[in-house]
Amino acid sequence: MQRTQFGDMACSIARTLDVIGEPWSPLVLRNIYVGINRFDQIQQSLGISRKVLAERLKWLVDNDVLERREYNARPPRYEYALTAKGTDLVAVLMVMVRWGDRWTAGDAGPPMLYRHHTCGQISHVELHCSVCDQPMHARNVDVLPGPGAQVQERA
Amino acid sequence: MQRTQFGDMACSIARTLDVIGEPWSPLVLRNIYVGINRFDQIQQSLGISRKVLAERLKWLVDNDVLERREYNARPPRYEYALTAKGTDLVAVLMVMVRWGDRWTAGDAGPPMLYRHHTCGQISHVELHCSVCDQPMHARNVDVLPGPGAQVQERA
DNA sequence: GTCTATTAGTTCCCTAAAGGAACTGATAGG
DNA sequence: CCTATCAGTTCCTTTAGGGAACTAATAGAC
Repeated sequence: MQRTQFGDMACSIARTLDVIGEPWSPLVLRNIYVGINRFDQIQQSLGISRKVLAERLKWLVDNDVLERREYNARPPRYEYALTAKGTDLVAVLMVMVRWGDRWTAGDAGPPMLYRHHTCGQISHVELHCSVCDQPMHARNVDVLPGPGAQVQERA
Repeated sequence: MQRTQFGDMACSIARTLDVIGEPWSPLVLRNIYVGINRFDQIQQSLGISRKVLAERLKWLVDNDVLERREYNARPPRYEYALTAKGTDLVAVLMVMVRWGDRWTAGDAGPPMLYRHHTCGQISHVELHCSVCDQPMHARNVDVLPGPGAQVQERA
């Protein structure tokens, strides 16, 4: 099918989706985050088509989310690692985990747990305001146009 | 194309993607969140195909993320609203906005600004630990298997 | 020195999903 | 009666995902 490109929209959600909105991309990132970072490992872990995996990895590397590096020269072998930009995307994954745990996990409970280094406890993420540190959520904010609100055509 | 269903995986990211991972779904939710909540409004605002929009809305209603309600009986007219489950998804959108603002907005600055009701300031979300309230991020947590870690086949 | 295994992809065909335009149904207003 | 509005549905074309087979580079086994 054809697919509309989101990258040119004046919307940070659309631009983020342009980078990781394709099917499988968030799951690929998750795997690399937890150390499953070689082609065959990722492919087997997810059951993703090799063709699609190759496309996703190339896109994510081209968009500076992943770094491809040689871990063995002869024969040439590569693994993938999160860049700073990619590591910051894990925040999106953590909030998706929180939502999935709350609304889809059912009686079995969450498939994964997260232990916070700072306090050592099993916990989950909450969203707070960067200014006042109080909780921030959908019903707690007003949305206003910002400086980049004009629709810009890409060069 | 065929597409692998993520809903059966023992992974909260996959399950969340099963609900809002299709192309356009997060943007549809965003629009409804900001009050663009009727079929033609959404279609024109996003430039999405009417066919795909109808499919997405039906899916989101069937998955309890949106509620479809009649706002006019004769002729029959409908609008969409976030359920509690859908309102909670806005957290994912807010973190995507934060990432997009930081990594894709460029010199123009963010397209949208968010004012926090509690403090009245323009701000953005940060992720904190639900137990100790300190910042929580990719390099700050350990991932452990949880009670729902077994792969379950759906009934 | 050939045979097999491993890793990281690429190539091919098939099917299903997205785009887009036209069409439908219900009704109000001019 | 004619047109407009809203909320979709239908139909056709294009393209992306699934899956299996294949390639390249090399190490180690026999």
